[in-house]
Amino acid sequence: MSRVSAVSIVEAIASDIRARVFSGELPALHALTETEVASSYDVARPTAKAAIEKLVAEGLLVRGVHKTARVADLGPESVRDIYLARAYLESEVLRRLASGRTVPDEAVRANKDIAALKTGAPLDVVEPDMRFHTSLVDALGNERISKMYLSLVGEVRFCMSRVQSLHLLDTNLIQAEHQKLLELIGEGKGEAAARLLDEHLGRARERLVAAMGGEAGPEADLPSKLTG
Amino acid sequence: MSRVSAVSIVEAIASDIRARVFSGELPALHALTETEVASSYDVARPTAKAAIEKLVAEGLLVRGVHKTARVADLGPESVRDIYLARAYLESEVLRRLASGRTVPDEAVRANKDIAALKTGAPLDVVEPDMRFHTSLVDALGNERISKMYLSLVGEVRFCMSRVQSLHLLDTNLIQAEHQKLLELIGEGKGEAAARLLDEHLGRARERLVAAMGGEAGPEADLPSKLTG
DNA sequence: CTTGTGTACTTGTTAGACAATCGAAGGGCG
DNA sequence: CGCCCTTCGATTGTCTAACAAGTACACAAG
Repeated sequence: MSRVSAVSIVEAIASDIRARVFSGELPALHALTETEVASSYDVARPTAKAAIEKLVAEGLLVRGVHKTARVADLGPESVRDIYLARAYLESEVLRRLASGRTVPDEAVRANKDIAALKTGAPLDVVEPDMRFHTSLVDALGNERISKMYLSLVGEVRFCMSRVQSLHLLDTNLIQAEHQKLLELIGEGKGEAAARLLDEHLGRARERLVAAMGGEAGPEADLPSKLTG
Repeated sequence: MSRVSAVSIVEAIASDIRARVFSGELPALHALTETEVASSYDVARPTAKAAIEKLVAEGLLVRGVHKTARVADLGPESVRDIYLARAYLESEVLRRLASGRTVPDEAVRANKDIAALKTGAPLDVVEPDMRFHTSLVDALGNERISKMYLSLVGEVRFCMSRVQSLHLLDTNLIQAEHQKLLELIGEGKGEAAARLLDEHLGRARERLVAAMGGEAGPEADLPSKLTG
């Protein structure tokens, strides 16, 4: 019985389940009954229910009326939806940042961190990569946009955890493209930045889709002018 | 005691409270205790609690730990945040639609509805206006973007209900600008459409801000080239 | 093989209760 | 007289126990 009620028992339980889903301990479609959760955390059923409902609202779990909650199964089409949504949001963010020539310090730092780690573990890229993109969005200073992006990031992490060790992208390329994005923003070239981002995300997207058994689009390939 | 439990009692109660907030029956900062809600709808307290938590998650109500929930007070800065978020989302949507020259039928229909009503009631514009913008976003076909926009629309309706009868915008101008937006999309001129939308939303935004006691930006005025 | 039924499991909702915490009112002290 | 501290009421967080309602699966009958 580990009492971790830092802020709220419900929040603590939801957090733990979230972590277990991300880590892969709870596979897709795994069933989570209220009673089961309640007894495993040694809380009452309504408490477990609240935690489950919180996660359902987040989209991490799915459930119909009177049916037991299951870990969401993000298929290839969901991955594409998520990444396209990212692209829509972020490309507009880049345009707005470029029009003010705002290059966020945090983004520069995050990309330096990516350059620093030349270790072979591809999973280490995820954290600074996310930080890079998140800091760009946050630099807009719009509360609601940041919140929207946060929910997307959660889902991105989620499906990334499913293709952890696949090594779909080259770290050097990621870092180089990020660098180029920052330069374009500084030069006020919003349109070019938006286009580069589309390629950047499109490539990750279609490779991820392919890795999950979907049919990859043409964006999976490297554009010739960037190969050098 | 009208049993309207179409899908769920919790959902029905949340719906009703939502409507009452929108209608202005529940003013900003109005307190909603769990017991009060429970007894007024003749349900148990946990049920009322669930409904309140749902609305808190939506952002319609706010509450801290161990404090009673209150109707959210969307001040001028929130209104600006909401409208800017709309502009960010929608301008990107217009670009993408224009690149495929996709003019959604539903948007055309909604704008015809605006043209049809020449009645003096300015509140009648709200519904088709919302439908116009929503149908554009939905035409993208991205589930998550549509969901994000939906939450914004909810908040927009909310703050519009606070300035109901102010008659901030001319119906003819709204209709004309919508028409122009559709034309630009059909011609593939995404950049121009995005710019016009910025003006369109920026004007509504700053006038709404001013009406709520904030300091209006320069976007509140009509650009000269559109006055004719 | 399909259909119908029944039982077990799970969720939706309720009731009542207790502890923890917040806000405000009231008393003591400078 | 004003300010700080204590106390108390109100409200929320959580629990236990229970019943109703719906789903899913197995099993039997046609």
